[in-house]
Amino acid sequence: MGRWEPGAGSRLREAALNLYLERGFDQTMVNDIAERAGVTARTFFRHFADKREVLFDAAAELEEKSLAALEEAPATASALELVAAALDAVADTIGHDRELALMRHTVIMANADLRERELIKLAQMTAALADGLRRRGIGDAEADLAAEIGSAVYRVAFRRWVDAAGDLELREAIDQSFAQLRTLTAAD
Amino acid sequence: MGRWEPGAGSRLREAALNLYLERGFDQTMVNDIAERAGVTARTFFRHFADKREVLFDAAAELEEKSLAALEEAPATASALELVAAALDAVADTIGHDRELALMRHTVIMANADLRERELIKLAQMTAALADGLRRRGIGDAEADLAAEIGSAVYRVAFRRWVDAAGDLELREAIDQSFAQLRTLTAAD
DNA sequence: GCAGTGATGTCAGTTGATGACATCACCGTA
DNA sequence: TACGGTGATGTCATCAACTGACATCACTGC
Repeated sequence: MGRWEPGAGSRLREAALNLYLERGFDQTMVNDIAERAGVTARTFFRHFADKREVLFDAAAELEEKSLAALEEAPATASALELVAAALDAVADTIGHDRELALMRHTVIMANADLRERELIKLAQMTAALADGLRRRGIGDAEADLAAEIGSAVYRVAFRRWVDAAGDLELREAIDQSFAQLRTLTAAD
Repeated sequence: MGRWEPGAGSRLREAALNLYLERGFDQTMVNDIAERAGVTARTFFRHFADKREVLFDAAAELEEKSLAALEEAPATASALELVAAALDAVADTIGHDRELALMRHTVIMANADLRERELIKLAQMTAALADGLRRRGIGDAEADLAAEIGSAVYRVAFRRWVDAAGDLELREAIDQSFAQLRTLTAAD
């Protein structure tokens, strides 16, 4: 596994995030990112499929962990309890670094192309979650609906978490959103 | 308003859809589309912001009509009734040409970039719907939730409509999805 | 040492997208 | 009729994202 300086992928990720923050996504050339990371543009595209993916390739790990949490949940868990377990796994993975999440979120919200990529990643996560629920024996339609609900809960919770001054944990925000969901559905 | 042959935008739209169907989105060059429409590539980009947008610019009209339906709904309508009215307006606009919808859907599902664009268009519609609900006096949180529910219902209904052999109207599919939603939420 | 392997560099090329400017068809008006 | 204004289009040049082909370098195991 020979190379010049190890960790090119991490350096590219960090350089990209910082440059996107400093001057904006459109104003950042792939050449700039590569230069700051000490590699060439060609190498950037060997690590990331495109200029956007550098912000999103961590999603694979997230999906992996949330699906693992699904498998480990007790056999008696209901569909929504399974979803909650998956979301807790997500919170454990990214919840410890609000600063990073905030930077990433700021960059993504500032650019339409990045928002597109964010949406499709979330949609992929939702589909994977629904599949995981089916593997746990949840019925087809119920799995789809529960996964969509989980996606909505996560969206709301994440937004509250990054908007909060820092006195709210991501996991707490998820719990709160779930509670609000129960209130709303009970009220109708 | 002088020009060579009128309706360049429509010709480009039709040429693009057909070429995307015939040989795929990636294998279709903007030059090919422009040539088939009898214009130059530069003109394509004057009509459409990018190569994907040619399939999505009708969304603006859709949003307009659904918001108009919101305004016209009776003052006594509940949040979900307002959402249903908006979705019915959508069905009235695109529901008459299942063939076109199917072609468009086939092309979009075959390409990741197009799926991304589809998702952000739907997200924009959802946000606009939530805003419309707020203008109708619906509370903030309730408006967001109702709009998201409407979005989910539409997704499911549309898929059923294009999957059906043709013996199901889009409007009927939407009604069915709403009914199922009520069943599910009542069951819990 | 020395061959093998994998990550990187180099280079050329394609395609999407945009700015600047010229040109053409039409429209109203003197 | 002639003429100037307006808007859509063409032409040209250019940038930047991305890709394929091939060379090269550093490390590994023998």
